[in-house]
Amino acid sequence: MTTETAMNEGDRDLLSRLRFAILSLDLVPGEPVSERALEARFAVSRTPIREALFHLVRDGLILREGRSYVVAPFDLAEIDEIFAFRDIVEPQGVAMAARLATPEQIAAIRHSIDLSHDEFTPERWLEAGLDFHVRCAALSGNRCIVAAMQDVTTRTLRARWLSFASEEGRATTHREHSDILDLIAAGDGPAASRAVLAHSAAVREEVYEAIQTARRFIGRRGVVGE
Amino acid sequence: MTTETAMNEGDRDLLSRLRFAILSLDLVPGEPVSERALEARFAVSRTPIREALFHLVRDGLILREGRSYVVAPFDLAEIDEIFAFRDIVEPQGVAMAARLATPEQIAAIRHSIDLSHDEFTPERWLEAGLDFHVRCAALSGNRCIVAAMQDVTTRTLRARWLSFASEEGRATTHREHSDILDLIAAGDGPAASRAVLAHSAAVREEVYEAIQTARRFIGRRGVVGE
DNA sequence: AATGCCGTGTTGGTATACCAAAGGTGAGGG
DNA sequence: CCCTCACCTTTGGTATACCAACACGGCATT
Repeated sequence: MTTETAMNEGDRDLLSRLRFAILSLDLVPGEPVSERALEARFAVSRTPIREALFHLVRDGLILREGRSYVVAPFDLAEIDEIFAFRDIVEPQGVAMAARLATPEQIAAIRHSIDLSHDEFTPERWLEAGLDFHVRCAALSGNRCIVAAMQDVTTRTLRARWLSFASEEGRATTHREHSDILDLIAAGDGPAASRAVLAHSAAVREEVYEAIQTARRFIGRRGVVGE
Repeated sequence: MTTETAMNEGDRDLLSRLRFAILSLDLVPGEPVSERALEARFAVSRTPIREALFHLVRDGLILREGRSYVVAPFDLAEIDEIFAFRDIVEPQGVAMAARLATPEQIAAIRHSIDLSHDEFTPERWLEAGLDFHVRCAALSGNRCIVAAMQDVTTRTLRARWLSFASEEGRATTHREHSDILDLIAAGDGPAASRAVLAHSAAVREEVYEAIQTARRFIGRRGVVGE
């Protein structure tokens, strides 16, 4: 018997399945994992397992300790650092975006966030919420900024997953995203930067609360830092 | 017969060997590579080859095109983006470093750059020159900044490798590094930030010249962007 | 009873065999 | 002469077998 969700998991690729198992806390933060256990669990051979693990290590969801693998614990200090870093990069990114973005690009992003807000599913909402920041960063035309934002968003992925907000919270997020988009569209870089900083602070708050709430569900090993 | 350098290359690990083959233009920018060719060339099986390729893709030295691998061409546009990104992150990094660094940490870095300057070998100089920026970033205490600087420096690795400067250029670099360190040690964040920006601009110039010079050695496929 | 040593099992690391798909090449027809 | 189609080679993707190192546990010795 597997502990996966009811949906047919064979449809997605291994990396997504493994990631989902971590995000849903099916693989416990702080616990060791072995290639062979995963091989058995996901019914694929070690080669693709290794590849997926490599990606997950890169994304910070899996840690390497010596030769063995550990599901990354929630690291409060790391989250602070992530948000501090984000607050350096993203304002610059949207400022550049405000100079460069075309109405079509803006419209495409707006359509995407509206869609995910109107037809809500947790997966879709999460994906779109993270995608928003990456796509805004992409408007800067700088691939490094995009990569950095991608990294930042994936590293907060799990915390956001266990947070995902109330109806009210979602509405707030959607409005903040929409406002940022307006300011970019208006070409007002400084205001867009400020809006991004404010939004980031709000999200950080949410993430912190979510982890504090989840603290009792996951063992002592599941949260480190601070 | 291999085309490797005379030194015994079996001593280093595969990733380093492969990276060196790319940096030394032994693997031509823009040319396709295959796992099996590398397997034969380096006398290891495809499994570690795949792993090394994965790292190199991550570092931007190898590109994936469809299912196949290509040695990344020099991308002038990407280099612009890298330096633009660096100019966002590094000044903030050293400003934070100026607030946090201890004299011991400063001394350790100073010792390192002095050493590489006094006992010059190309490899050592290159490694130390890149390491300097990463170690300064580390003084910020923010792992994201460190990771970003690491990424930035590895992505300019090849261009710097084919540049590596005249005796005079090296002296200049060493002095600039030393100055930055002084300013961090003095706790003068704003000045350190300015010094970093100036240094970055100088390095960018060097890198550009190096690529223009190398342009005729590498085929049309070897340089893209702009 | 405590401790040190040896054996066994589990782990990641590597080599290799097999597969399916993509691309190139040559032969045959228009 | 050119275009097309089929076949074959080469490629990355996957499964698996083997190896060496490490860890744990039990047994013997002090």
